[in-house]
Amino acid sequence: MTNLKSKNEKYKISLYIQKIILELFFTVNDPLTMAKITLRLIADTLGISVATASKALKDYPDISQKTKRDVKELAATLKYKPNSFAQSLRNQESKIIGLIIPEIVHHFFANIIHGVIKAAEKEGYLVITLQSDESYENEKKQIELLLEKNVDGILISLAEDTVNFKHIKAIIDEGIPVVLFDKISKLIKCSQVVIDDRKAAFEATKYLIDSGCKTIAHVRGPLKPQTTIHRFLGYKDAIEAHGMIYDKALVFEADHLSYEDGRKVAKEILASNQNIDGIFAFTDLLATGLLVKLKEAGVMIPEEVSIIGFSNWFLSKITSPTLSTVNQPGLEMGMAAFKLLFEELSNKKNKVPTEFVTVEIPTNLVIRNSTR
Amino acid sequence: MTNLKSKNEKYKISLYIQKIILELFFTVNDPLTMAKITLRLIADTLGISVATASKALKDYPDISQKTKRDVKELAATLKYKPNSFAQSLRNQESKIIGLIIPEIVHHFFANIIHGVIKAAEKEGYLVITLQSDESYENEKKQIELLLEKNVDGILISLAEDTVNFKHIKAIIDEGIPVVLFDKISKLIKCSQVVIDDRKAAFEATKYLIDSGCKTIAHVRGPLKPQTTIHRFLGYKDAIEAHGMIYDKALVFEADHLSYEDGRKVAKEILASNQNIDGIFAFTDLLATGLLVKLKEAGVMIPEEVSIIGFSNWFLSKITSPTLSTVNQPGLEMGMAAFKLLFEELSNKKNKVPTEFVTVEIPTNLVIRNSTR
DNA sequence: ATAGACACCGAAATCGTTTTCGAAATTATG
DNA sequence: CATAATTTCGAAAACGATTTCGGTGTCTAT
Repeated sequence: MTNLKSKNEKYKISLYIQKIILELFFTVNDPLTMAKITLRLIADTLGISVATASKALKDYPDISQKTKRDVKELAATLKYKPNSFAQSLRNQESKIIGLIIPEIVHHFFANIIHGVIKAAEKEGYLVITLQSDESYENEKKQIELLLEKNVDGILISLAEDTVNFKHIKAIIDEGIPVVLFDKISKLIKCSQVVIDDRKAAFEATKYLIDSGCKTIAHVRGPLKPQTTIHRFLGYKDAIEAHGMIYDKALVFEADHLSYEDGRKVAKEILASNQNIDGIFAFTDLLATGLLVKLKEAGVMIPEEVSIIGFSNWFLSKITSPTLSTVNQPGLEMGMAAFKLLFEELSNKKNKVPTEFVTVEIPTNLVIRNSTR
Repeated sequence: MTNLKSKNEKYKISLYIQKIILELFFTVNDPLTMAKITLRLIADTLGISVATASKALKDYPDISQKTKRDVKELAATLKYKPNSFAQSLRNQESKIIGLIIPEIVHHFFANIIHGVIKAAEKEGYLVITLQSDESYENEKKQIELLLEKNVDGILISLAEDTVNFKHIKAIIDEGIPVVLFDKISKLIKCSQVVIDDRKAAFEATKYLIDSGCKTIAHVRGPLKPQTTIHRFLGYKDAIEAHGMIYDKALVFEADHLSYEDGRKVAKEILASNQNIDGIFAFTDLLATGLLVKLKEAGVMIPEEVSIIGFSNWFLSKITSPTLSTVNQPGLEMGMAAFKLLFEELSNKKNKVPTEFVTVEIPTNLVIRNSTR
C-alpha cells in the first residue's frame, strides 16, 4: 500500500481513488478477491489515520467538521460496515443473547421466541435460539455453546429433567446474566418471569363453580413439574373456598399431556359414574381430547359438562365448541424476560449491582363455548 | 507481570501458580474483578509463549507431548475458553448463520426453525432467528442486522410483499451464501429448497377422484404467491387428467387463509347448490373452517363431502373428523436448507465454486377421516 | 569434530476497531 | 510578537488467538 503521507497529497489521493475505483470495478463480481472495506482503507484513501477515521464516524468532538463529512461520505459510498468481531473484541460485548427452550414446535414457546426476538431487536440485540428437548444434558451442552460464542446473557426455560442447577449457577457466578422464565426454579438466584399458576387455576375453577357446576373434576399432568402442583392447588383452593368438599376421586392424572391422553381420561371419567359436570384440565391439548371424546360419547358440551383448559393455544379457537381457557401470554413473557436481561446487562456495563426480581405476568380467563 | 524466562523457572512458576490460585480464590465470587482466562495467562503460568500454548491446544506436531499435556491440563482446570471474537477476527468466520422467516408462531415455520437449528448444531453452527412479519422493509433491515453481526450465511423464506430482489442479490454478490426455502424466487441465483406444490395438489385431488368424488371444489388462497397458482394448477391438472371437466365455478377464493375465511367459503359453497362432494383446500386452517361450518350446517363429513387440506399442521390431528391433508415436512426442509448452506460455506472455505441446486422435498398424503 | 537431521519453541505479524495521550497546527490573548 | 489556549490529528497500545518463519538445542552419522 502506497504511503500517502507525502507533501503532494492531493495528487496521490486522486491516484489512489482511481486505483480503488478500478479495483472495485474489476472485482465487484468476484467476492473472493473483492477488497474489504475497512477503516484502514478509508483512512488511506483520505490520507488520514485510522484513529481519525474511527473518531470521525463516531462524532468525536476533536475531529473537524470537514473531516467528519469526508469520512462519512466515503464510508457511505463504499458501504463500510464495521467488523463486528473487532468491535466485540475491543468492547467485550457481542450484542447477542442466547435463548434455550425445551421445545420449539409448541404454540406457547413459539410465542416466547417471538417475544424475546422482538424485544431484543428493539434494543439492538440478536437472539440465538436453542432447543433442549427437555433434556438436562442438552441444556448443559447448549449453555456451553452459547458461552463459547460469548453471548452477553442467556434466557432459559428449564428442561423437564433438570433437577440439578449447578450448570446454571456456574454461569451466573462467571458473571453472565441469566433470566429464567416459565419453567423456573426458586433455588436459582436470578431474575425470573412467571405466571401465577395457582391463582389462574383458582380463577378457572371458580368460573366453573360460579356458572353452576356442582361436581368439578381436575385433570392434572405428571407429578414432577411445579406447574402441575400449583394448578392442582389452585383447583383445590377454589373448591374449598366455595363450600364444596375436595374429593380425591375427582382428580385424574394424565401422564403425557397429549390429545390421546385427554381421550383416555375422558373414558375414565365416563366410567367413573360420578356425575361430573365440570372439568378443569391442565392444558388445552388435554382439554381438547376430553372434549372430543366426551362429545363422541354423546355428552353435550357445555350443557352437560363444562370444560376449561389452560394456555390458550391456537387450537382452542377451532374446537367445536370452542374451548374456554386460561390465557398464558407467551409473547409478553418473552418480552418481559428480555427486558429483565437487558436491564441487568446495562447495570453490568455501568458497574451497578442488579437486584433480582421475579416478574409475574398476569393471566386471564378466555371464555368461549365449552363452558356455560 | 513477572518475566518468567529466567533460568530458575521451577521456582518462579510455582510462585506464579500460587499467585493465580490466590487470585482465583479471592475473586471467584466477584465477576467484575475475576481474572480472564486467556492463552496469555496459561502461557505465562507455564513459562511458555502464547504461540506454543495455542499450538499445544490444537495439537500441532511441533509441540512436545509433555508441553501439550501441561497446557491442556491447565486449560482444563482453569476452564479456559477461547475468545470467539479473537478467533473470528483471525479466521474471518463466525460459525453463526442467520434465519429469516415471515412468522415464528406458525406450525410450519416453527418446524423449519427446529430443522435448521438441529442441522446447524450438528455442524457446530448456531442460528440467529429473525421474523420479517411478511414485510419487505423488515426483511431488508434484518439482512443488514445479520450482516453487521458477520453471519457466515443466511437462510430466508421471502416475505409476502417482497417483489424486488435487489437486497438479496446484493448480499449474494458480496459473497455471503444465501439459501432460499419455501417462499422462494426463481429470479434469484442461489440454492433453494421447495416442495412441488403442483404435484402435491395433483395427488390430493386425484385421491378425491379415486375415492369417488364427482364434483370437486378447490378453495384457493390469495392470487399473488406462487404457491397459490401451483396448487390450483395441480388441482386443474388432476381434474382434466381424469376425464372430468374443469369448472371455474368450483374454484373459490379465500383471501386470508384463516379459519374464519374457511367458514365464510363454506357458506358460499352451501349457497352455490352445486352438489359438491369433495373439496381440496389450500391449507389446513381453511379446511378446518370449511369442515366445522359444513358440519354445523348438517353436512356429513366425509359421507357427503370429502375434505382434504394442505400442510399437515398440528390441528389436522384434532379436528373431528380428523383432517386428511398433504404433509409439508418443515423439519426436513429446514435441515435441507441448512445442509445446502453448509456445503456452500465449505466450498467457499476451500475456494471451490458452488453450483446452485434446487432441492425438492417430497410431500406425502396423510389420509385421515375427512375423506372417504 | 562437523554437518545434517530433527524436535521443539517463540518473536512477530495479523485480523480491524477503539481510545488514550501527547504533539502539532492554528487561533486568540496580553 | 510572544505566549497561551484551542483545535485537530495520529502513534500506539490494547482486545486474544493464530500462524509463519526462523532459531535454538540435541542427536546421529561421517
